[in-house]
Amino acid sequence: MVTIKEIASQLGVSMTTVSNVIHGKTSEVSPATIAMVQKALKESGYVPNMGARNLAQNQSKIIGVVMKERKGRYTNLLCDPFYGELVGAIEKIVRTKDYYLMMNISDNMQDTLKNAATWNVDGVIMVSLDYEDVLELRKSYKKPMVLIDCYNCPEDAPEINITLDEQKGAFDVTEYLIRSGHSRLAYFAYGTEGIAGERYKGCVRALKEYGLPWDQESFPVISIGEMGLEGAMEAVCFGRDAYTAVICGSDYYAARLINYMEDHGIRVPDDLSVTGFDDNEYARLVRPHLTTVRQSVTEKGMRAVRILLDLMNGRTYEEHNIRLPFKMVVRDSVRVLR
Amino acid sequence: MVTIKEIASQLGVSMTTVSNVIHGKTSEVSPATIAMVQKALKESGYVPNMGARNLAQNQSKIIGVVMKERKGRYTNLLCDPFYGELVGAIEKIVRTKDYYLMMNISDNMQDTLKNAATWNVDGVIMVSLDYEDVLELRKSYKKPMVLIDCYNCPEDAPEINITLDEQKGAFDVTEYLIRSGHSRLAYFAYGTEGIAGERYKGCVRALKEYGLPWDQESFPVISIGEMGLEGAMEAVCFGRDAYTAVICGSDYYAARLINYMEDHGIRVPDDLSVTGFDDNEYARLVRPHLTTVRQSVTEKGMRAVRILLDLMNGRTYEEHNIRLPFKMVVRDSVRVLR
DNA sequence: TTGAAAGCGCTAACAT
DNA sequence: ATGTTAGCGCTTTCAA
Repeated sequence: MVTIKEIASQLGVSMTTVSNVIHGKTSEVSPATIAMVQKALKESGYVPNMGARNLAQNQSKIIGVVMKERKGRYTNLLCDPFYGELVGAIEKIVRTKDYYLMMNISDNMQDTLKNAATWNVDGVIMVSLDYEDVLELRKSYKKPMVLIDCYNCPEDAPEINITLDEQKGAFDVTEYLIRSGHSRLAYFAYGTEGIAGERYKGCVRALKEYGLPWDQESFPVISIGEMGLEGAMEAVCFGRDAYTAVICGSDYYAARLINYMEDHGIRVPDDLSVTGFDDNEYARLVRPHLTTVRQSVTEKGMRAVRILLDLMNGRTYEEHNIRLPFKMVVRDSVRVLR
Repeated sequence: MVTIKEIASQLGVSMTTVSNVIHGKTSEVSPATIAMVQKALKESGYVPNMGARNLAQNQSKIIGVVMKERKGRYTNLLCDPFYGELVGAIEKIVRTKDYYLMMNISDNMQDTLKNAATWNVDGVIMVSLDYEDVLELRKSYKKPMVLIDCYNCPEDAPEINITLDEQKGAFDVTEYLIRSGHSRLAYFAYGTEGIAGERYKGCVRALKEYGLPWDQESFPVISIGEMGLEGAMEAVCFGRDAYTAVICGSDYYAARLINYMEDHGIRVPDDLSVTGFDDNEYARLVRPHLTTVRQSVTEKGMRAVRILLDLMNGRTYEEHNIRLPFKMVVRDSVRVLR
């Protein structure tokens, strides 16, 4: 690894000069010197040492992506198509902006904090975290931060939170179901916390608005977190006389459920209607194709990075609640009863 | 951010002492001092500054994962379930070993190299790269390196290459098809380069062994890279009188193909049999469920990290070609003709 | 237009 | 058992 010092002495100039042309601070360097240094830089294959640069400048060029490990849902977080696409999208744009990405998957905010501090991370994107966790990090981490899909996040929080209008999405699905003649519904999701909880609230709102009962009896929650996926799917089938449609918290669960039902002789949508959420690959692959709510995960990631970079450059945003658009996608998994 | 220096002066001891207890080099420190320093460390919330540490020790605690952007297959690389699971698995184990992960997705080896150099990455895992690219990196990158699914990699290469016996897997699938009474087959994949090429060779070997013709006419390759996915799927349907089974290069393509065929009134496996490769989520979700070849992606990732860490600790390996086991999984997408 | 030198936080060789 | 010091590679202030 050739260093600035070496290049400088080899060229008989000072380190300052070399450093200056590297950083394009050429206003005070003679053209001849610039050319000479640039040539040497190129020929020697000079590459800056980030450790040293960070030390001297007290900034790292690293953007952290903080995610929380979800117990026993997938083999690992990135197997979840949402996180896969999101991290991929973030990585891509971070790279084009000449920053570096450091993932942090952990359910311990202290670890996360340590990580951010130890690497002197310049900015952080927090994904699908409870606002409690954000607050905890905030206590010690003072640099820019953008949230994606943060829940329990107060409207007037100082952080920017990029979300979908989850409630509205779920409301629309529910409304669509009701208008299609379904009046007895069930909710199938990991639980009623976080995003899944937001969606649940949206469903309930629609039920209320249409004057339908929405108590746990009339609109049962089948919780994967409590029963396990297999158990929950079994429960759906077992209780299916009580409803004509199942609203799923994600496409993945919807796809799994449809498969399970097909395996057990229950036809979708003839015997039972099913809806999803996300509109990812699963929605299009499962048969019947899923009626679901589309969001652009890539867009979410890109927006987050752009805003974070802006923040890091000192820009401020008026609006802290950024709601990305969604779109109901009607396919074949819902039976129209009227 | 509190520094060692601050703690030292506050406690009235030297920096060395503090550094020593941080690193557990306590053999030459009095118990009282140890306790005192540890207390101060904890109370002040001391966190090491990686930039400084790296600079002083000339090592970064960073492990790089190098992947090559695939043009136009997925929205981004991590959407591919193989990469998602792999990176997730690698991240997980890297973290437990107190290392940090830096992803590098690029199709430019010069960038990759620059990246590794600039961060002084301690070791690198290269995924699904052509051996040409490995060689290029190798010219300048001298630290430990482990390959995953590297193709064109000579048996006696100095690098450790973790693979599946792709050829054997494809051979087994083909053999299974032949034994099930299929004699006219087709190959549906991105192309015949890299992994897909290895698999293709395995198919051909089986064909040969069973005395069946294997020229392009008798065993057509339907190339997604050339025709695009839609076009290729159309081509499969169009030419389907020429074969009774289609071997797909991956579960994803198999799932997409099956869907496409269902949409066009072709039944699987009655009208046409289909096989996949990987046994990921898609294989179990698609209907009919896919007959495919299972590999453990998580195992691949974990092995790579463990070996890399060993290498970094100076251990050497005799065997450079590590073939992970695979397993044919027979489900419902192949019709048994006899 | 160019250069010298201090210092970022940490480690390690070498005193004491 | 503890402390001093040089130096890792780079940036930046200040001087020339």
